[in-house]
Amino acid sequence: MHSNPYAQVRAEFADLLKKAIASAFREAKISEDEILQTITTPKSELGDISSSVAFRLSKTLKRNPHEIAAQVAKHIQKGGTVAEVSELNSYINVSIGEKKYSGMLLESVANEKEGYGMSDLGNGERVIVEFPSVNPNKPWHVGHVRNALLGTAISNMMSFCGYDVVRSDYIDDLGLQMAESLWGWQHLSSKPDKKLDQWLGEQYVEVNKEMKKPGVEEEIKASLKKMEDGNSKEAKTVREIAERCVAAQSETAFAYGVYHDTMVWESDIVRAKLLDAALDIAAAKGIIETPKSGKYANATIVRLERVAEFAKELAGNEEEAKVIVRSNGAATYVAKDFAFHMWKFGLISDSFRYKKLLDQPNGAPIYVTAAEGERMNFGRVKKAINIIGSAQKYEQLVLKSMFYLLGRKEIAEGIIHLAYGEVKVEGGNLSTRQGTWIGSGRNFTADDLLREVKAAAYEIVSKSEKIKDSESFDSIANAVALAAIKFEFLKMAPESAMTFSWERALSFEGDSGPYCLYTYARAARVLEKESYKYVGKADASHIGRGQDFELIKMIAIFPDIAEKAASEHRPSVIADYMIKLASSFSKFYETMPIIKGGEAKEARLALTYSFKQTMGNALRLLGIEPLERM
RNA sequence: GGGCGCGUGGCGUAACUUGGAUAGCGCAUCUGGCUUCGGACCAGAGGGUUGCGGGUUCAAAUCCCGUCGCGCCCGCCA
Repeated sequence: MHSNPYAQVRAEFADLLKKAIASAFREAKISEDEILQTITTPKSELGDISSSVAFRLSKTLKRNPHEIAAQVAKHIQKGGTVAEVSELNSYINVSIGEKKYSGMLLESVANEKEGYGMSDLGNGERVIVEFPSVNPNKPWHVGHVRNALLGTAISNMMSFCGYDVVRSDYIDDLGLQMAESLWGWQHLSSKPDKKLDQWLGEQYVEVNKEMKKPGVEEEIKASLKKMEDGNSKEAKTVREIAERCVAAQSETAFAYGVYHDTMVWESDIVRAKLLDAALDIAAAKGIIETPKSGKYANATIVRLERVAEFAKELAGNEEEAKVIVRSNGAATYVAKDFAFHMWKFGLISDSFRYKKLLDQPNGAPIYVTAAEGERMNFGRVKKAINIIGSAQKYEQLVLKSMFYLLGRKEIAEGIIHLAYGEVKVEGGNLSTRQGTWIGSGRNFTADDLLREVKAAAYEIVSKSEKIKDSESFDSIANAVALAAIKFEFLKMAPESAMTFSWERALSFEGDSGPYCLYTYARAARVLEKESYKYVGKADASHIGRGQDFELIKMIAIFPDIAEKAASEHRPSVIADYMIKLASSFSKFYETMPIIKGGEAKEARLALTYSFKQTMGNALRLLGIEPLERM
């Protein structure tokens, strides 16, 4: 079991409140759950933990809240960790016995270490997280960075909270964009002179210009059709280009610390006949139909009016149906995604074959779907989190609705579209087609972003007096740069659109990743100077009522923060907490000498150790590696 | 025509799901702090009718209705 001292105290307070309410007002009716909901942590001048329960009770008791709060406060039995009870503005405020609570907390952190903050929220349930699914003919741009970082952080958070997480990447190697790249390969050039993803991305922009010339688009459409036959020459060439591009993109992914367990290729979904199986089931259940005449003649469609009861957003659309399979027999993206989700939730038998692609730099292997190979089990999940931009809400809604129509409500509800806001750049939208990701001097690509930020970090690191050996400049600058980028992308709410700015990306001050790293490194150095080792029991008798206890309280809420972040799929909850934690440590550090703390030295070292451990755990949730020195 | 998201000091944002005490933080501006554990820091100042108008409530940035502005989506493109 994971310990959570804050939750213990909150439960204790709730219990005391319940008893006090019962003895002060016999007629009061309020559940323990309702009481728990009224409990918050107020500003420290007011108390350590507080309840607004009197406001709730005032309705049923028909008395003013101030009077109720005063009465309840009077009836609270002090003891345990509850040291003082007071009433102010109808709130019941409690101060906690700081020494007892601090002892509990320091011990918990020291015992659990990397596990401090973990929970069993997920109960071992399997969840598949899909990201960033970049088309295999271009480099990652800053929008893909946001996607990949969100996916990584959410995976980490879910895993930390007891889910069995499968990190999956979807490679769309059958789309129009691949046919375009094939055309470029055949007609423009097949001799890359730079990193292949970058080169293909640039060529793709050229192909889009060429497409305006007569006949070109027809040629591309024709080869798209040929690609769908897995044995064609076109299919083989495309797969080869795509595989080489994915290898190049993986260099970027690894540089960012983005890893996967499995990579599913769209052509393998078709090859493994998942599509046929999925459509058979859908047809048998009558959720799709193929009209013989009219607007949708010979296409396979889902009628939107049928799903309107499950997704009211789809009612009143201009189109009355969503095409699943085109009249020429080509499946749309929704069809493949539907089949893929049938597979994810184990509704169709798993006919995928996998081969090991490589061992990633983190040591874990990545398995890709392939024509031949072994069977594995990455599916049969309870939850599927799809990290996809908000622009695709409509398709994701149709997808969900199809499962409602199948009568599988639990699956529909288990499909979670994490609709993150699109990333724009100062000039406007990022378009791979039009090439707006290409800048002057530096592109809005993941590679250039990291290179630029690292260069800026190197400037600062190389001037640091704290780092003696110049050989470590590079790796430290790299780590600082990654921390800066990751924090910058993850600190804001996922659903809000963001405008990428070089100025902000290159800043290492304020609410930033480097600030969090910095406080961690500071703590590390203090502990290192004292060769600090936790010795089994924390002596908290010299924790007082100053910034030391403020820091204790901040560390104590980490398990709750981690749970909230995981259950809401919001890494920004962690980032927000990290700033508060770092700031709290800085205040403690400024106001209370640690090594020269006299009698309080041991307790403060233990506190510094707990801070470092907690900050380290939080950093890792966002995919940021802590640094002992910077 | 329908739908979704967003709107918070000059700029970037948090809190909104679950209403609660003086709307939190960063950048920028101004002031102060290193012979003392790491100044990528800390302390302090100024700057807000939370787009606007109603409503619900003891209590609204938060919930409801309306309205305006910005972005996105509703293709046999992906």
